[in-house]
Amino acid sequence: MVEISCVDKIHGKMNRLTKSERKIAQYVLANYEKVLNCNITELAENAKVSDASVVRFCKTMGYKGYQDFKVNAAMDVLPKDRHFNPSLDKNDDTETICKKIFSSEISAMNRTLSILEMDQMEKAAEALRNAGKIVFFGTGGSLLVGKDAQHKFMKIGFCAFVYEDVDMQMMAASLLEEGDVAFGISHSGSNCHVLNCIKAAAENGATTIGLVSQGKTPISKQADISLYAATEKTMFQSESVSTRIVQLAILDSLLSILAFKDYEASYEAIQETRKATSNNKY
Amino acid sequence: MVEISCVDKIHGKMNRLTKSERKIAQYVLANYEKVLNCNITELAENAKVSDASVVRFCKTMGYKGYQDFKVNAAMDVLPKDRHFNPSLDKNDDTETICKKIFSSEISAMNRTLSILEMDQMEKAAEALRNAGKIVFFGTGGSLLVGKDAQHKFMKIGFCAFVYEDVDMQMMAASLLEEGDVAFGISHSGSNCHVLNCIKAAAENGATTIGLVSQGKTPISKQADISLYAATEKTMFQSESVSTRIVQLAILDSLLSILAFKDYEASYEAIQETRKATSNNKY
DNA sequence: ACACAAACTGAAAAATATTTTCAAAAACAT
DNA sequence: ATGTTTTTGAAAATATTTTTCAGTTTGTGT
Repeated sequence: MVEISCVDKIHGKMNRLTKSERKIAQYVLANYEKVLNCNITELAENAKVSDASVVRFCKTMGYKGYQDFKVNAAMDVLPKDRHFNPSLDKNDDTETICKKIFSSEISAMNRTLSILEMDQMEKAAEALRNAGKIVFFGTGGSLLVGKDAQHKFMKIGFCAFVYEDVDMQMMAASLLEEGDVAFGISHSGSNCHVLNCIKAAAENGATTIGLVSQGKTPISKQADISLYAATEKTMFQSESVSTRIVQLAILDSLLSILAFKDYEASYEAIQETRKATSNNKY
Repeated sequence: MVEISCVDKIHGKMNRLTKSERKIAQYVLANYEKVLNCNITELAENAKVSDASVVRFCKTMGYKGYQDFKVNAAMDVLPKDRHFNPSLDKNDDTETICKKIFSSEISAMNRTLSILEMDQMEKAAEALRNAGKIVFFGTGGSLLVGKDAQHKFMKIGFCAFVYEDVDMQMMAASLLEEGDVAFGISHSGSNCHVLNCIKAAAENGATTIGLVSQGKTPISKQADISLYAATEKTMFQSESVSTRIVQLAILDSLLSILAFKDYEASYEAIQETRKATSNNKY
């Protein structure tokens, strides 16, 4: 079911409208949110037409009547607010910058969820759950995602590994065996260190999982299981600031799936690991 | 302007509602989209109360009347699936778990944005911009946030430092001077290592910034500038999985503010640092 | 347990809002 | 210019929402 937004409907029919219907259309587009607080008479007055014309307008637009129109118009409001151009502008003030950054990241999260392939998530969870060893591979920002994953996996009792040094990563990959999992993370999907590690792991019979942000990439082609993160271009039209966050969200989800497959054990592990760091508290 | 979503309002007031108001609340939450196509009488019938009670319910929720309620309710609709209870349940399937995790994190992002104090952000940005040295402090998960921040700050040409070892962190803190910035990160706001570092830095005249997730905490009390992240409880009602993501979003925003204060320089720095890692590509 | 007060609720009345009807006005074709 | 079609707004008809008010329930103090 493809829902056409109210604004799009109005624009689409604009040139087939009668004179007074067009007055209404223009007023509505120009005062979108204000209209939501108007009753039919107020809207008619503001648009300088009669109540009857407003009703006709609503029906022309395909709604049952004025109320139906208003409810449907309201449903477009938030996305509209969110659809503002998220690219930063030199003149943006602090608040605007923050809103844009948060919006972009939220948008990236939503789009990631919509493209997330559940069968791949399930396969990944199953592989991780039964894994002998789990090793994360990545460099730069993706290394940090790997470290975060390791941290969280440990919290629920999984022994995961991650190495900073690319040589160490390669060595670790070469020591993996059947039943182990190599988890490669790369925004571009074409980081050669990660790719080599994944390849080495695969040669040794380990299951490989790739987490990338772009479509078909060397890493996603090579990996047994592929997960994709959606991104938003913002800063300088450059590599997204949102990548990290979306990748973390995917790993959080994976983690939760795992935790809930072995609820009791995970619960205990969380309690244990929390106790272990609790004397850090002031 | 803090916009509270209609669903949140209902949840928030749920236990202060009268019996028939609660009936309505429950019906509305359970049949959210359906309600938008109901007039007041239909809703009253479905919820098994009188029309009058529905009006009272709308007013209790802070709306002018039924129409106002419906329009505002409609405004929440498109971010679909945001309305279900985000706590995970043993019987949730993979897709549901993913949706819940993403929703919780998005919700945490939204709430963080709404509580973010812009004057603190500006002060933080100004301090960082003029800083001689910038050092991030944190342990466990927060250390990773610090590392991520360091990584991103370097990308736009800022020299930031972060140390894994708590002794090193303490040493670094003791070497800070006036004009430097100590940036402490701690979910609980009471990590003693971070607190000690912040204190030491302050004693030496450095500006201190605290990024925490809970209200007034030892760290936020000590720090010159405090930033707060909202969180969502999900997994095992335990420490939130969303913390990391929200903290990153705050740092992304801070980074963007900085980048846009010195647009040209940042742009160049990004190009330079990107070139530096580009031969990693396959 | 009982009496009283306060709060809550629904039926019906009152107030509003929406939709339809219909005749006049405008636009259009011939 | 004239007749036809379409569009329009005023007013009537209908539907919806809100308020009022009296009966009922709930809670409190004795």
